[in-house]
Amino acid sequence: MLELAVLGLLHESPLHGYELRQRLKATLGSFRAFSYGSLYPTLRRMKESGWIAEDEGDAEVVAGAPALTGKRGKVVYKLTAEGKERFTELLAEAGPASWEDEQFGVHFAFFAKTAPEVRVRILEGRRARLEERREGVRTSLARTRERLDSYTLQLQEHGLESVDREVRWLSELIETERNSIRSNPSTNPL
Amino acid sequence: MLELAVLGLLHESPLHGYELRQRLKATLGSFRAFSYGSLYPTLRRMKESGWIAEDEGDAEVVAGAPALTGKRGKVVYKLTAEGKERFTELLAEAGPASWEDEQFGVHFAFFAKTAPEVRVRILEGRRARLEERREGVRTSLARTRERLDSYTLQLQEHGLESVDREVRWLSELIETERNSIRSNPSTNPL
DNA sequence: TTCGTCATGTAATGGGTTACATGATTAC
DNA sequence: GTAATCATGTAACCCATTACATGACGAA
Repeated sequence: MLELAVLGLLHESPLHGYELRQRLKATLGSFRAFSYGSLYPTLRRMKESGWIAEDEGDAEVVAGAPALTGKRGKVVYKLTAEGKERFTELLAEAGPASWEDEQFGVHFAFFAKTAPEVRVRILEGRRARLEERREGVRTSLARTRERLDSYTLQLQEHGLESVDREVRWLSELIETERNSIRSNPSTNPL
Repeated sequence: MLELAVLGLLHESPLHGYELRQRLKATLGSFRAFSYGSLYPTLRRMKESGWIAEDEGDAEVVAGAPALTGKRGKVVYKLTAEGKERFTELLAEAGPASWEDEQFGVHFAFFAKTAPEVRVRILEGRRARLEERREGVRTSLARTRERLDSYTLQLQEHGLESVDREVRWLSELIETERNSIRSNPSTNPL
């Protein structure tokens, strides 16, 4: 999850950890936030896996002295070739995991770099998942409505409306994607 | 989290694990789901803590034979006196944790058993939290709008609208609560 | 010179999930 | 008699969080 997000952001430009986290917030908005406590270890693991590498090719090394003093400066990371491959690979696999709450936002955030058919599959999968959930809540609500207190009821109904809203949003997006694929395959409609 | 939910459900009536999970789904709706893998260990811990106990007083023991065969039947749990206290205690503490995404739904689900002032505090805390988040996204969006691709933008805006919707919902609830406290303290407006 | 924020990192912990294993009960 | 679903539980793991520790750098 964090991994995909990091790959996606570094795909655009090299960044250091701190900056990466700001971008993460800016990109995922209200969907997800990550702490440094998970970011840095992830960065280390990804480096060990060979997907990212320290980027030495930036203007940080100006004076000769700092290098000798062994001071700890910014650590700028960039994608490696394997990292790029891994990113494409992760983007392509539109499995059930991609339409769960936590993953969907991250996948969607990188739709501009995702193949049109994959986009549609993920959107449809997500919609189906939500409709399923909605039906579950609806029927359970129908069975137990009178037994629930008004607060619980409020909660259910607000939840139901939220799901409805997202389903409508997804439907619009799917429509747009479909039209775009028909008229002009492999481009972004938005 | 799960603990509070379990206490809340058992506060109404004794239940066994499996049933508890169904109720959990019915009560929390689309907000949260728990697996048996977390429910049963939680039940064990809660029993060890003395908040719940096995309820022997139900109609399960009809024939004499089953007891001898040592068969594993339903394990019905009920709240102990300490459990009731613990529940009240948890409901009363309206700390910052109560207005985070994961906790809020659970707290809200038991609002009918929560003191009116606590209800208002939690609703206001939640609203403030969301407004804060909304402002964060809004300003970051204002700064970076042109640098974002259209999908990321869509995601941000949909997120923003969702937050807006919840804020409005909360405002209505707060209004209702306030009127109710003024006119008829310590009752439920809904 | 001290405060804020930029910047990197670790250790302990938390709170869950998935997959698995097992068996009773009900409906067909 | 067999399939579904009710029912309980464990073990391995995952993915993050909080709290903490450290230090550079710029602005007041």
